[in-house]
Amino acid sequence: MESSEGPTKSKSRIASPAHRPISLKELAAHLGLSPTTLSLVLNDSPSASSIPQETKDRVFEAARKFNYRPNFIARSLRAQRTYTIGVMVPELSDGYSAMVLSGVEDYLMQEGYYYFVASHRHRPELIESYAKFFMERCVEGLLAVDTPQHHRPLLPVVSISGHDTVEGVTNITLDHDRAAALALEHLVGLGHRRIAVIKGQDFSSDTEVRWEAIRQQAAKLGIPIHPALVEQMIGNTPSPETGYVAAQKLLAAGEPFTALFAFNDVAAIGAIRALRDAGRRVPEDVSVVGFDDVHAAAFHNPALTTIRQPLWQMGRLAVEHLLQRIAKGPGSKLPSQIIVEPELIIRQSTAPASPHG
Amino acid sequence: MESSEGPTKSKSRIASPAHRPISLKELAAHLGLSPTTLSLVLNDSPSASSIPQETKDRVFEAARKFNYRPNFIARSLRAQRTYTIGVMVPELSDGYSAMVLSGVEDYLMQEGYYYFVASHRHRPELIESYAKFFMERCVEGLLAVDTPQHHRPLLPVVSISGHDTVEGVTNITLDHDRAAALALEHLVGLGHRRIAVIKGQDFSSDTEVRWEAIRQQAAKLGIPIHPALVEQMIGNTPSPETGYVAAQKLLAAGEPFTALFAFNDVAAIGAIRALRDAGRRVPEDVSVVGFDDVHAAAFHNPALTTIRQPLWQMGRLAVEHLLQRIAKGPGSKLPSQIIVEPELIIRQSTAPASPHG
DNA sequence: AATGGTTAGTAAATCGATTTACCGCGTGCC
DNA sequence: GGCACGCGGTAAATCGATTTACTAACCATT
Repeated sequence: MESSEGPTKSKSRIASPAHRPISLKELAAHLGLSPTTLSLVLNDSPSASSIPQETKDRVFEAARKFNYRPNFIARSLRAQRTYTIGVMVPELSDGYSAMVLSGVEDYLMQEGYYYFVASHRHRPELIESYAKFFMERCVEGLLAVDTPQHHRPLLPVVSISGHDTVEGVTNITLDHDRAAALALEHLVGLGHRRIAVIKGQDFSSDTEVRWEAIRQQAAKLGIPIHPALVEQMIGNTPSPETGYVAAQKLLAAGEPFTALFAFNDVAAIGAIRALRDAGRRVPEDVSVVGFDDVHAAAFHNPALTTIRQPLWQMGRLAVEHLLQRIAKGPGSKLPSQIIVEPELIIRQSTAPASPHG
Repeated sequence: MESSEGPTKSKSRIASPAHRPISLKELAAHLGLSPTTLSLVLNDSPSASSIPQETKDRVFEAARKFNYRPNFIARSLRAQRTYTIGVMVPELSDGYSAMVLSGVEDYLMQEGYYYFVASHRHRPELIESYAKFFMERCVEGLLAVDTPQHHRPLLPVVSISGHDTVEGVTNITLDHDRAAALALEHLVGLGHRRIAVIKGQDFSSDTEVRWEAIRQQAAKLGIPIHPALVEQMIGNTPSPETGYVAAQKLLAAGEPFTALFAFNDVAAIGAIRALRDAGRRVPEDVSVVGFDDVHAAAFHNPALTTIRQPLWQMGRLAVEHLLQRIAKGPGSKLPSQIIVEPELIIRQSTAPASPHG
């Protein structure tokens, strides 16, 4: 803070040339023109048609020289646009959301938009307060990833894996019937008939639909699932712990099974640990199918057979539709659901059912 | 989509009550007071001392009733503050950044701040353009996670795992000497003497310091590391692929080793796969030590012995210091480095060296 | 000479909140 | 009677850019 000779001398080098970016008014003053003129020229407004090229060039030249950038805040205020959306995810570190976000980021950036992320860990009061927070920050839309929508939204909203059908919300959803069919046909094809299932937590939007799809497909394949072979994940940690505990309960129930279909890859990884701890080999004794195909799935040991969700694409689609909703304003007809297709990725965690299953 | 009478009629239900939030002027008009008065009262400004309590109550009451929220943009413009920082990370989906971010998010929110994230995948042109982008959006500071700093910053900057000592930047760094000591002493204690190392990519800020620390510690322990036992990760995918390839090269080099110290957990996981593919068991034939202790480490098979970085804490510390930098303005004396301590987490991927190693 | 059109711009309002500088009224004091 | 001060506010400027509505000067018609 002190200057010239004092002990903090070197610091003053930083302090002094921290020249704020130049404003339009200053630039105009420098050119002897009015801010209006510069604005018209720089934004290539139709009213600038009467400005001679020579003046325009002077303006462009000066703008470049002084590195003029219109102040985003001032512009936002005037235009009542922030070019910003809010993204709500349950958890950043679980692989799932991160992959969705990478689809979101590129496209938004390219369209001149950007985003805030919030991770609410499925705590309702956090969902609520982040929603308010986003509104206060004047986001133009909301992308809800595996996040329940309560009220009718005051903003354009697109939801990924949200199954509450709320008016004015586009849902990006996986084809769960197909996903269940892919997994179960694979297992049945390998000779499995006693298949256990780990359901998701109640707060996960996919839990119910997915389970329903699995039940129906299992029935269709003639291998209805025994109630004792169904467990639910509990707790909201993003670690494989949840799958570990669920698998332990399945084992404890005593009902034999040769295959396990987990709600997601993270749970599958936890389940595999539990199975091994109990002396069951994967896939020799028990085949395990995961869900999502997060990065970790391919390199787990054994590599996970899983149902891939096109997460990147889902993020991308979601943002495309959200920007459309924003552009068209409320009250325009837009799809309320978009369905994407899963893919079966066969790796090493599934194998033919052992004869003495 | 069509409905009762007119084609767009039903939609108008949505369109109409989308009442914009009320402005200060409107609220003032409603109360028959001036915006000034409301502003003074609502912000509890000292000049409001002469306003009688009764009027204040009327103001508060009305604000609550109409759910008045000051417009963030207008306020930002006036105050020249955005209460927003930018966070640059190499990759969102690698576990590392996500854990840092979770330390960042809570604290920022609590302090009334928020953040933009950008993942640059170590591409210099993206780093550059995101930096500009953040400046344009008027962020008040930058948090650079494993991201090189080129120029002297125009903004307050705090860096995590950044080793370029740039003036005016606080670095949050791990004690790499201690980290190297923990890992190597553990391995040497288990009887390992031929230890291979997988270095990080050149673009990773930790690569050089960490390798230097490992060399020194190894020398100190009397087990200098043979050049053929050092490989470097290449490519910038966030998958274990990089570790897989590096381990394959180590195996191909032919120089025997009984332990492997990987640059991070993700690489360790890839390396384990390569070792298994080559018929080496982990930990029976080769012990593997990872780095970071991401979520996946504990549940990998075998569970990873690793050096834990206190990532959450690092994120938290970084933000605390960044906000201090912002508050104090440029030219104030602030620490240029903060060192945090690693921790050795022993799991199942390390075991005593096999006698025929 | 009046009208109209083009050229080259500018003044002022606006977005919504904050902040500084003030104003009118009543009361108390000298 | 005059003045100072407390009370209860308000007008206007400001942040930086955009946008609408003008104007002043000049040339060309009719």
